[in-house]
Order: sequence, then structure tokens, then C-alpha cells
Amino acid sequence: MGNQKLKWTAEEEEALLAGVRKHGPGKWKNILRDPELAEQLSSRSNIDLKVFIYLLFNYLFLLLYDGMIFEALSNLTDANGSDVSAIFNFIEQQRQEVPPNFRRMLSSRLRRLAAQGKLEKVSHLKSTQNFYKMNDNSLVQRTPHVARPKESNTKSRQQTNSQGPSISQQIVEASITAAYKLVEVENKLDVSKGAAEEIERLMKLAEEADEMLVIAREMHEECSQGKIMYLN
DNA sequence: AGTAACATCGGGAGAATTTA
DNA sequence: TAAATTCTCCCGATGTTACT
Repeated sequence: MGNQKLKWTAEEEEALLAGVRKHGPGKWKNILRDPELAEQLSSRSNIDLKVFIYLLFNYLFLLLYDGMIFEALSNLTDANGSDVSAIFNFIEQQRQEVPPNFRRMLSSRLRRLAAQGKLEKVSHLKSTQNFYKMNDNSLVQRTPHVARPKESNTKSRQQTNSQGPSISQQIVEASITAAYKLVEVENKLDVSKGAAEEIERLMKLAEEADEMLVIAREMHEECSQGKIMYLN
């Protein structure tokens, strides 16, 4: 038996994104029936389209949280690390408003990042609170443990490593900028009725993140040629 | 009410990578 | 180099929503 694995090609991704723009998210059948897209998506079912977007969605949320956390920690430069409350307050201050369950999600994500070695967990004798600070691995992120549908021509991990941390770092940097926009989406996702509209907005934000990634890549190339660039 | 389409999630399996 | 681990993708079950 066994599933026939069919990696998403760039053409399929483009066709799907074009379909979402044209017909709207959730209109998978319409997208598949669209004569302009049917050929590119001929080997995909409506379930495939749905799952692809769903996984993209999940992936972006991971980027969202990591981006906000890394930004907070890079500003909270306490040598002993920052506790969850300090990180929460920073993000809340920046964001003005956060989702009701954000603190819980933040705490769990911090534990996860610490477990993965992307953050350093600092224990203090005087406090039961966990403190976290960035470490050398903070910007050397491996891909999150969710399918990452945007990366269709999956490079081997060795290739990724040989390029150094820059690509991952670029993703993180791009996500920081996109993070505050994306969290608005999350706020409204509590009202599940409007999820489809929010996903549509998310698609646009994803495009923005991609554009930022292109810019980040260009900057990286310039830097690698010895040019000095300043970030505001 | 019946039906079609969709959302969400868990789990299985193959491929790729790491480790001993 | 084989075994173990991680990543990526797909399928199917279940529940919900929208339409007729």
C-alpha cells in the first residue's frame, strides 16, 4: 500500500494562491474547476488544497510567536534573562492588546523553544518563575515541526546548513515585521465565523512576508559582499 | 431533512537527515 | 553503514456549516 507522495511544486503553489485570490479561501471545488487552474492542480484534491493552506496557516503562526518572542528578548537585555511576565508585558505594550489566552500560549511556546535549545532557560533560586534569554542558537532556527508548504523545492538539510543561519534568520526577521499584523488575525479567529475572511487576509500577509524575505535575502547578499547595512 | 462542501485533527508512511 | 530520529505529506474520521 503506502501513500503516493506528491510534493507541492512551485506551479501548484502559484495556482493555488491564484485560486484563493480569485475565488476566495474555502472555495476549493471552484478553484479545482477553474479552467485556468485545473491543469496545474489536476493531481490535487480539494482536501489537498485545504490541508496545504491549513499547514501554511499553522506555520505562519509559529513564525508569528517566535518573531514576537525574539523581538521581546532582544529588547529585554537582562543578563539574568526575562521571565514570562516581562516578555508578556513587553509584547502587550508593543501590541496594546493581545488575545485573552496569549499568556498561556506564550508560556508554552517559551518552554518549547527552550526545549529545542533556541532559548536558554535560566533558573533562579528566589523565584519559581522560569527566566529565558537568547543564546547562540536563537537565530539558528530549524524549520518548525509542522509541514512547511511554501518550501516546495525542499533543499536538503545539509544544503540549508551550508548556507549558514542566514535564511532562517531572514525568516525570523521577516516574521517580526509581520508578527504584529498577524496577531490581529489571531484575535479575530476567536470568532470562528469570520475565519475565512481572516485567512484571506492572512494570505495577503503571507505574501508580504515573502516580499520581506526577498528584501532580507538581498540585504544578506550585500552584507556577504562586505557592505555594511544599518537596520532602523 | 438531506446532501454537499468544508474544517480540524490524529495517525500512518516514505524520505531525508543525524547519530553511533 | 545501519539504526534512529525528524520532517513532510497524505488519508480518513468526525463534526460543522451552507445550500436546496
